[in-house]
Amino acid sequence: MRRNFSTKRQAIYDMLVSRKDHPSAKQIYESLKPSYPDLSLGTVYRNISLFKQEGMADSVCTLKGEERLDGNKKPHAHLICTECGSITDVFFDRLDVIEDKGEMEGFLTERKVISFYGKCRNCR
Amino acid sequence: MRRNFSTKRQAIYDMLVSRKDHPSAKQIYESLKPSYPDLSLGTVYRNISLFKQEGMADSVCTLKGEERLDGNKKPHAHLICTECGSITDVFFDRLDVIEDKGEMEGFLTERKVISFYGKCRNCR
DNA sequence: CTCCAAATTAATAATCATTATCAATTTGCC
DNA sequence: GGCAAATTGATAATGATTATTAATTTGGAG
Repeated sequence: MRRNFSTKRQAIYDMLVSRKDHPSAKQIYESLKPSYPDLSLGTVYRNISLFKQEGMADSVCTLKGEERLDGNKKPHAHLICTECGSITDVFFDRLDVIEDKGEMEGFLTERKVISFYGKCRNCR
Repeated sequence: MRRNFSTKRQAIYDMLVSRKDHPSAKQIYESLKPSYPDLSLGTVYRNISLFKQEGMADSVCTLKGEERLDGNKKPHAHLICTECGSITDVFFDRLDVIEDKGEMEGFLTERKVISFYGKCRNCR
């Protein structure tokens, strides 16, 4: 079986896609550490950087100094709790409502971001 | 004449409100340094932090490791160039289209963010 | 299966934005 | 002017991210 990704790279990517809480590099590192005891934090950063470059993952926001990531490429918005740092997906029917505006002023839109910052149910 | 803000604090705030390019702390510091030779970078950070806390300014995004700020409280979106870091305001007529979704799941929305990431006219 | 060059990684140090500290200065008010 | 509280400058500390480099892993060829 041919594998395009190294073991570690695949594990990091899977974590990015399967987790719904939009983890930071450190959170991914800590999740994988038990299964990959020799994993290095630098490897997590390096691969995240690669995924972003390749358009396989996006930055959601930076909370408390940590960049939070998203491996889900299906268009959606986020509810971001500034208290506890939880991030929840919101799927719109009409995300396209704001489509046009990006093309103004000769700007080439590559990614559209809609986020709601506030307090989640537990923190409000 | 009563002044609520110290001289430096006022200058930092004015910079945040008048500049349309959403500067980082360092950029504000460098802009003010000629007029205030004894200004300290720590003071800029300290006051930005205060303004955010008081809801007088918001974080737009983090580009190349630097948080970019906005002192304009009028609802608007941003065109963010990931190449050169330029940020342009976009004013919507119907920013309210996406209003409802934030209140889902018991979430209390305090701030709504719409951003378009891509390449500006010069960089595309 | 073995060998090899290229890709990837672990470990570590270096960077760099941001925050904390604290003594000195400034501020508003009497 | 004088004083207590707020603010600041200078500096050190923190902490996330990036760079470096030698060692390891990878996939393909023989």
